[in-house]
Amino acid sequence: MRSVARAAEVLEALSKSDGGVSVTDLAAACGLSKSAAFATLYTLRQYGLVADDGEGMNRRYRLGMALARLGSRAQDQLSLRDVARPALVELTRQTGMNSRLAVPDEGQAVVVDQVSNGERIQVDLRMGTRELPHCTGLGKALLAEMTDEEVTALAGRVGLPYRTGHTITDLTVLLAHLKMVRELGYAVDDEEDADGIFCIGSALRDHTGACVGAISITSLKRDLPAWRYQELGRQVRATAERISGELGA
Amino acid sequence: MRSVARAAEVLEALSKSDGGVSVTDLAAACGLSKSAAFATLYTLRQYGLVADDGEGMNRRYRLGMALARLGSRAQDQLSLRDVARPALVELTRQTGMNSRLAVPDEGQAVVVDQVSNGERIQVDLRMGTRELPHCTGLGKALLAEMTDEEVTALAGRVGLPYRTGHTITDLTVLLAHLKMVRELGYAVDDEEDADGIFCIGSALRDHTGACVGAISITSLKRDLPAWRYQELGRQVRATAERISGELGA
DNA sequence: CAAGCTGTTCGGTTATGCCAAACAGTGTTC
DNA sequence: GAACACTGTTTGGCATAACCGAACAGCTTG
Repeated sequence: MRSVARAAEVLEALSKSDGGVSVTDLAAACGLSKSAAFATLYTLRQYGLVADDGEGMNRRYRLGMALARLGSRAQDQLSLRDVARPALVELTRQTGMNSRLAVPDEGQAVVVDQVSNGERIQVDLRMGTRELPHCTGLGKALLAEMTDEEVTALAGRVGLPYRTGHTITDLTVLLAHLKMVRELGYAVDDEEDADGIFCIGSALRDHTGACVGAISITSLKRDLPAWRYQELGRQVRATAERISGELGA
Repeated sequence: MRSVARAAEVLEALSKSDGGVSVTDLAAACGLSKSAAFATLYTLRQYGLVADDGEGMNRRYRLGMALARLGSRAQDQLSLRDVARPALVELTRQTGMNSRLAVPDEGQAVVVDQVSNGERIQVDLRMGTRELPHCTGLGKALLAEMTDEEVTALAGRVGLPYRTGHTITDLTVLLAHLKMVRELGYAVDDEEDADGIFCIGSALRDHTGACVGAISITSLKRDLPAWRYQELGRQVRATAERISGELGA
């Protein structure tokens, strides 16, 4: 469905630019002819998906009111929690560990959902908890989605506070660690935030690749063989990828 | 651009339904074949504009994450205030009166922008002011966009408080008055809210016809011939229609 | 005043999106 | 348990509709 695809690209292009785009620029940005770009904009305008400033000449196009409306409906329909929950339940069933869902907020990870494994002894699982970026599975999964510059800036603002003997408190070490997280697709927190607790997190992305959250499994530390850790990591990553897929990839 | 138009209709249809729609239902709702509906959904899904629950059978489609993102960008780009402001400035220039912009909030009109005419003696123009629905130009313009049932329900909740000798305090009279407002396309408040002040308001609509706000001109009451009032009303209505057009019609 | 921009319109050709019907699964029913 | 009814998905062929290039109309620039 070529023209629909191009229309979607037009919307993407419009969203990237501030304060409107001309037909000519848009055609260039999307790699299609002026007339095609014009026709696409014309149709989208009829449905309120794009708007223009009405100027006769040098008319500039923006995203339309209908998108704001559809967007708010989309958020209602597709709250991250609803999408992720079945996958979290499944992940807890597979691993026997507590699963959690978090969204990024100013560098920290805010826990917005959790599925308990039902064990008597529990780690703190209260909703709304804010996890530190540099020493938790969720936090590191989110950090790994940022560039080194962004991580450095964030560390400059909030520091890398000491939590346990395993906490990474050196920026250079952290950056190297995040590089590995990116390669593996999951982040391991081995008693870095609290003694006796370990955790594996992986990031959630929407179809553009932008990070929208992270999931993790958490449990009291047990002595497991190395290959078992890797298997758990792969499971978390696979679940994260599945959720990401359902977010529209 | 037929397929783009249909894609827009698909999105509209998806937004209307809660909790997802099947391909078959969607095809019926939009009046196109199953295969066309499927192809459209498939393309939109690639761009994250729609999402599905991943079930093999009885798969249900919803609005996607990308729409939420685009929608928030749209709100940034197209805040009502920015669109309306130039028109308000022009309206004040044309009429010599104070222009105001309001959005509906629980039946009341909340003033979100104003352009003063620079006169020494001024009516209250503070931003964020809440105007009563039944006795102000802004309020009545918004009321006229509601059905009689909705107006009746609202009046039942908040009543029709007395303000001046001209205030409409009877529901039947108000409904008849609103009928006239709908025909004219603008609402006149002739000293109904405060003695010595009159006001003309008109509603703003987006491309679907849904009411998103209202504009008005306000001034100290002067003795003007009847035809002059009508001319002012037409000017306000025309300005409102122009703004509505720029909102994506 | 013409040259260089805009946004918009117009034909002609091609490919693309449409429909209808067939296919492949799942749940239901007798 | 097998035929059925119902999903979502795939395919083929035809006609339309969407692309491009070029020409047009306004406006600012040199």
